Amino acid sequence: MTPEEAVAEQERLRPRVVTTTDPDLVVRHVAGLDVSYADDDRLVAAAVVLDADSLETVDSAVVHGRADFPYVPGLFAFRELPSLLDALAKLTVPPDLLVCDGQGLAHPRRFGLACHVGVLIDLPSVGVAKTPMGRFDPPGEERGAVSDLVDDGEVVGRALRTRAGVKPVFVSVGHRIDLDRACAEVLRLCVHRLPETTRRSDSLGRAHLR
DNA sequence: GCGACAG
DNA sequence: ATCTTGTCGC
Repeated sequence: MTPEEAVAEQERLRPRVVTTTDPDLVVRHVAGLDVSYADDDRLVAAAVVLDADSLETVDSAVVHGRADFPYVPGLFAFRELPSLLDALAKLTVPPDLLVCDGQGLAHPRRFGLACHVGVLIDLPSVGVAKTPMGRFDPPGEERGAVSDLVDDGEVVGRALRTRAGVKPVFVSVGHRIDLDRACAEVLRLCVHRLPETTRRSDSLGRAHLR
């Protein structure tokens, strides 16, 4: 897969993204996805499913893989997607929502990792990134405060203060969810700055690197 | 030409 | 992503 082919693939799949929420969507189980890297090209993809109300871990899976594709901003999904899909396939508890470590629509072609994963497995998904792909005014200092994340004149996501006084996270729609709901779901997963889904999949993957 | 650029 | 100690604050 060349970078040119990867871009073409994004543009082919982009029209499949759905930015509305099914009125009947009930989020009980949320899966967090993350990938950890070794010094060489080895990697570990981890998926952890939490009960959205209690935040207890109810399922998890790890997959050892290799980084085929280089890290290229805008083509991030092509590096992590194959292993993430493998990890998702190993889950026993089917998630109602996916939380990805990266952008959704807040992407140069409006098709970040969260959109890509969501479309491929046809499940609601949101992207939660630690750094923005776009401009934003600082949200209020209180937990839950938000501001628009803007790229190329479009609102592509939101800066969300998940904890008072800490740097916000950047939430964008992945698939089959709207931005308001995406922010609400992310906020309820947050005890610390990052959602528990991200923290647990990150630590699980890291632990399996050895 | 220069800066920006998820993890 | 990863390399990495102490330190400030609740």
